[in-house]
Amino acid sequence: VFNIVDIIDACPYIRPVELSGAAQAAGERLSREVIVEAYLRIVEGQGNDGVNMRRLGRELGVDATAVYRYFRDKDEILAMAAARLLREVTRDLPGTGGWRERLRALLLSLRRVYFAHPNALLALQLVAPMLDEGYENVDLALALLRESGLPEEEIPVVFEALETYTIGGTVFDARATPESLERWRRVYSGMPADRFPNLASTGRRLYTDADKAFRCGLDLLLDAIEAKAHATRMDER
Amino acid sequence: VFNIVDIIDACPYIRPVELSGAAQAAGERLSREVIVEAYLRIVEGQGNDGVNMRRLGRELGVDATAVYRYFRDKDEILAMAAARLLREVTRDLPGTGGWRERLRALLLSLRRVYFAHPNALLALQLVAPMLDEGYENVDLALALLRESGLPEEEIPVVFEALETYTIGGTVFDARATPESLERWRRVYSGMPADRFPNLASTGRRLYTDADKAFRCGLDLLLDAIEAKAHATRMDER
DNA sequence: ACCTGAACACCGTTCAAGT
DNA sequence: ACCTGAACACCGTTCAAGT
Repeated sequence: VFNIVDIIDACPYIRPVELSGAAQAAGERLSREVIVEAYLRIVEGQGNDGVNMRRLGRELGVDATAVYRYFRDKDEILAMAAARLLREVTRDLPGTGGWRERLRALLLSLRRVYFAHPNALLALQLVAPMLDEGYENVDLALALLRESGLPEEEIPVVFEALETYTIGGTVFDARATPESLERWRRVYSGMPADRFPNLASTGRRLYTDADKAFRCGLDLLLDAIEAKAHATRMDER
Repeated sequence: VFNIVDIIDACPYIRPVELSGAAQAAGERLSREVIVEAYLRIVEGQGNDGVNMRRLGRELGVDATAVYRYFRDKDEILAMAAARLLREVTRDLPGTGGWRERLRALLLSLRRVYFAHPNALLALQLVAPMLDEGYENVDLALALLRESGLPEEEIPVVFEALETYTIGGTVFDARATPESLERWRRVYSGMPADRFPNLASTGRRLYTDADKAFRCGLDLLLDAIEAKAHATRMDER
C-alpha cells in the first residue's frame, strides 16, 4: 500500500517549492525555476549532451555544487525540465475538430516539444512526478481515444502503443545525425545485390526524412484505430 | 564522394579481424570475439548498465585497458555486440507463410533479441558496420513489404516507420522498471477526477503489459498496411 | 607481440568550511 | 540561510614501461 507521502517523497520537486517574494527579495540567487531554465538554455545552445553540473553552475554564475540544495540529483533537474516542457504540448492545439485530427496534432506536438530534449524525456520516464498541470495532454489523448468509439477495454493498450511509438520514436530519431543516417544508407546500398537485393535497391532511399516517416507510421496507426472503431460501431447495431 | 576505405575506416571491426589459428596457438588471451562474448555475458548477469571497462577486464582476467588493442573505444564493442545479436534475429523464423505473419514474427524477434541489450542497439544506430551477415532481417522486411503489394514509393517510409516503432519502443520499454511503471499508475490514477477524468478512471489500467501493448501497436500498423495494399490493388484494376 | 599499470581528464556528488 | 571549494568515487582512455 502506498500513500501520499511516498509520492511526495519520490518527487520532492513537487513540494511547494516556489520561493516566496520575500525570500527572493532576501537575495537568493538560485531557485528551482531558475535552475531548470538555465538547464533548458544550455541544451538549446550546446545541445542535449552539452550539459554537466559544472557547466550548469557557470551558466548560473554559481558553484557547480550549489544546485544540490535545490535538487536531489541531476536526473531530478532533467525530470523537472521535462515536466516544464509538458505544459507546452497542449498549447496552440486546436480545441475543436474530429478526434482523429486532434489526436494527430497532439502527438505531433509532443514530438516537436521533446525532439530537442530527449534526455529530459528519458528522465521523466523513470520519475513520474505529481503535477498540477502538464498531464492535460495525456488526459486529452485518452478522451480522444474514447471519442473514437474504440471498445473500452482496448483504450489503455492502444494508448500505450501510441505513447510508445511517439516517445520511443522521438528519442530514437533525436539521437541520429545526418552522418549516421548517411552511413546507414551507404552500408545498405553497398551490400551485394545477389544476397541482399532489397537493400541494394532500396538502401539509398531510406532515412531521407525522419519526420515524414514518423507521420507515416502515425497515420497508419490512426487509420487502423479508425477502422477498428468503425467495425465496433457496426457490431453494436 | 565516399569510397570503401571510408567505410572500412569507420567500422574497423569489420576488417579481417579473426585471429588465425596460429596466432591463437601463440598464446593470445584476447580477441574481438572473446571480448564481445565477455561483454554479453556480463550484461546477462549484471544487467545492461553493469558493464564498465574495469569489470570487462576482470571478466576476461586481464587489465581493463588491454581491450584497447582490439577496439577503438567502448562504443565499438557495443556495436559489435549488437551486430553479433543481429544474426540471431532471423534464426528460428518461419520460412513460409503470408507476408503479414512473417513480418510480424520478424519484428517480434527483433524486439526479443534486443530487449536485453538496448545499449548495444543504441551504439549500432550511430555506427553502421558493413556486415557479411546480420542484415538478412532488414532485407527480408523490405521483401515482405514488397510482397504485401504496397506501392513501391511507400516502401522506404513504411519500413522506417516499422523500424522506428520496433527499435524505439523496445529501447524505451527496456528502460522501464516495475517500480517506475507502478509510480506512473499511481500518479495518473491519483489525479483529481474533476480536472483529469480520464486519467483518474484509466490510470490504474495502464502499463500492465508492455509486450501486449507493443503487439497491439504492431498489429494496428500491419492492419493499416494490409488495408492500404488492398486498396492499391483495387485501384490498379 | 601482447599486456600492465600508473596516470589523466572528466564526470556526479558529499560535506565541512566559509560569509 | 545560502554558497564555496576541496575532495571523493567512478568513469573512459592514453601511453610508457614491462615481459
